[in-house]
Amino acid sequence: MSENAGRWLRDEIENSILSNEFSPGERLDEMVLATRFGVSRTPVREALMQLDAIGLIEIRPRRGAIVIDPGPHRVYEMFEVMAELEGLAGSLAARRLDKASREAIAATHSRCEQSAAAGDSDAYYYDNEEFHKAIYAAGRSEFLEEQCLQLHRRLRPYRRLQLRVRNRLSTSFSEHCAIVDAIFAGDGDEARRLLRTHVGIQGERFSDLVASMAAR
Amino acid sequence: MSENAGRWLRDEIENSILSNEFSPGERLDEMVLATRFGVSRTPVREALMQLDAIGLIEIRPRRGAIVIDPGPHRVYEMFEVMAELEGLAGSLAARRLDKASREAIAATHSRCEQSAAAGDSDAYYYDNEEFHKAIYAAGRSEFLEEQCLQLHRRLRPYRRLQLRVRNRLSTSFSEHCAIVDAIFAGDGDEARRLLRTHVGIQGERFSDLVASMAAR
DNA sequence: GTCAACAATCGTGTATACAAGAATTGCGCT
DNA sequence: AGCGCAATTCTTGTATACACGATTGTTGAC
Repeated sequence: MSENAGRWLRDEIENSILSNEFSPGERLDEMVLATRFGVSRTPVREALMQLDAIGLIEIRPRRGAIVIDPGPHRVYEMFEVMAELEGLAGSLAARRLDKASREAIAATHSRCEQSAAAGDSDAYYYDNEEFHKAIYAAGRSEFLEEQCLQLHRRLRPYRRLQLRVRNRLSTSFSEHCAIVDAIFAGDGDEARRLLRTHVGIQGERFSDLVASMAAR
Repeated sequence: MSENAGRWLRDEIENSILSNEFSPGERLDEMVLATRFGVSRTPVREALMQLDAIGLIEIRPRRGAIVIDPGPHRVYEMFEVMAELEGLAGSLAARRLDKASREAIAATHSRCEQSAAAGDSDAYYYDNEEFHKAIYAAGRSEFLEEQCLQLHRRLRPYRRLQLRVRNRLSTSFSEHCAIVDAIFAGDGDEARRLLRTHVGIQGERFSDLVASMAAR
């Protein structure tokens, strides 16, 4: 447990929400959470306030906290913003690429190649995440990196769903290749464009996501 | 006072920070805030946790909360992201513009024209804000709109500083004109491009900002 | 039988008390 | 006199108690 019960609880509850242990719309009872995690209501409340500020739950005055249910349309909007931010990160990365970032991108990219070749979608899910994080970091904008990481966390479950779609794994990897090429070539505009379409969920990719969401 | 002391305090303290009543780096003593606002420490702590989640303050475990000091470089990074988000909002607005949004943009735009003509930089500051908010709303993406509003709030003090720079007021308004034209013409790419450069603080605009920040 | 009003219960919002870790100050030592 | 260590004090972190509003269940009337 972290040195601070409030922070620890925030992460704990956040993970429970993102891993769908608490269903969207579910009411989070402070007392239940408190006994479950073996603390008093005070740190639980602090954790809930933070999750509310992040946007994962909604606290209705005097009526408790409920897990926010981002419907397909809202998830689409979130991916739309994510695509924009990643595009910016990519374009900055292409312009500012240094040796360390280049190696980080190359390393995570080759790990993606391996898990894609093995058809291991769980491994690819993880490696893909590291690949994108490497790009965020390569942009050399701390604020942008933080924003990307935060939004990435919220979209993580849906990114995972997406990978289960047929052929998505190999398609994703070939898109990665083009992205890496553009960044390494210093072509910021191209990197931006490629990342936007890679991350965005236009057309059938959106239908796939909706289908996956409905399937749960 | 809002029905909820925690929310109320959050807004209250947030305003105090943004209006520079609490200086960056300053330590926020829970007991002092509690007595000042006539409440106990509990709601104060809840407000502080939320401000920490938003990124306005930093709570160091067992060492209290301090107001975050975004140096010029970080402010630049924040404007960079803001420019990207506003660009997206503008491009969506151009594509999805409906009657109500069109009227809202036209109305706020003409109010900007009046205050710009009058050389009233305080009035322009307010009208300009409404103009940009009209564009966020016209994008018809609730999530994007929320993100834009949140970042806008954090950058508000700096936007104000910028307007004090010589000629900035009329330059800003003529940029607005071009933006409105692009959006009304349905030219999403152009609206995006114009908004990016309008909001971003490249080159001398950045130096101006740094100078203004240092002047305080 | 259904609807409405009232009462009881449950859960949140706030205050206060207590515990534990940092900061600070004073004392002793070199 | 300066530095280091220790004790005290101050502040944060957590628990608990109390108050108020919301929800729900029951009873009575139409």
